[in-house]
Amino acid sequence: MGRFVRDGGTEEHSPVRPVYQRIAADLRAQISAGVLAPGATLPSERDLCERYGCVRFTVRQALAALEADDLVGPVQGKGRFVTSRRP
Amino acid sequence: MGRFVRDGGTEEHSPVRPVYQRIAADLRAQISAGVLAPGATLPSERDLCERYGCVRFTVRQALAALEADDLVGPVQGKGRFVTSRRP
Amino acid sequence: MGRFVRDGGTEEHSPVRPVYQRIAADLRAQISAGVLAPGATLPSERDLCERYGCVRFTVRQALAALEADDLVGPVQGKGRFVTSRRP
Amino acid sequence: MGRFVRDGGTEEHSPVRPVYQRIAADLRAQISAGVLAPGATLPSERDLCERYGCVRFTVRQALAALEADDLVGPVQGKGRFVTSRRP
DNA sequence: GTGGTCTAGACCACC
DNA sequence: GTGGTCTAGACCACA
Repeated sequence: MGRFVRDGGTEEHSPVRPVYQRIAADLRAQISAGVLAPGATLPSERDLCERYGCVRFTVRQALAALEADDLVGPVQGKGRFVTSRRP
Repeated sequence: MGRFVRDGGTEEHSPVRPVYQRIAADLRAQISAGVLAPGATLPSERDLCERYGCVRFTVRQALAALEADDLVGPVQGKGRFVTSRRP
Repeated sequence: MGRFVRDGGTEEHSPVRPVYQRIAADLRAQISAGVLAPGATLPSERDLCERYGCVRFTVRQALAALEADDLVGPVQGKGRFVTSRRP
Repeated sequence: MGRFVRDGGTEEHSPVRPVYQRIAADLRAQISAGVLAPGATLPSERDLCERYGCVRFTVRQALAALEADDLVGPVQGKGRFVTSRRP
């Protein structure tokens, strides 16, 4: 048991894209696909932590990337929302 | 001092055997002896640098040797651990 | 001794601007003033930690703000540099 | 104890005395008794939530009371500590 | 409950 | 040495 792999895959030596980029890409895809429609609330940071099996810091790195692209926006005390207008 | 062999009593590091091998051997011994038991956390790279009076690159050479033998394994953000299973 | 203030000032209840914003403003000022000229190397993240008495994460938040404004840029394994061209 | 008051044997929380006061009194007692010695770390807000079966807001009300009396003090990112000096 | 700030470390990739 | 990624928490402001 208990080896020291990170993502438990079967591949030998992947390029190891950072976890936060993988999360960002995943969310980006959901937004593109309309699973997360404009105006929709994203799962909370803590939910995303559980879903992706990482800590809040890593999730926030992913969300920061989406915010930089203006795909989502935060609202203090309420959550994050998919941006309505598309540039 | 120094006759033919130079494993020297008190000098800090022999000029022949690479420092990283000496560090690796030292850690290997501690694992064999159970000082570092399976599952135990190794000292951090920086701790080992201080302890052995060398730079990180050298320490990492030593650790790479132990990893190649699957004696220890790294976990991102947490540290290095003595491998549980024995091959 | 040892009370629980954060910035050791004498004020009663300041608005408490986040530490990273204070650091960012400080560096921004040095760049504007030419103390840090275009092409210059910034102090390392770890140096800035000591200088401002905080951890790396906080320093990186400040640096991220400057990078967002394209005032500085990172180079893997070398350091951060003040951007040459001014927009 | 309990003469006029009804601190009730087994029920979870009295309907009269606010929960936050009960928590504050409990922590105050632990500090007086030295269970929580000067300089000691208090349990985290979330731990106290679990321990007392209430939400964070309530725990924070209790902690605010202790802070007002300068019995404990918060340190960003580290926790709350029992104040060293006694007024 | 939410997101925002912060501590105190770790290992990783690269020079 | 540098910056890059990550862990595992904490308290803070706001609703």
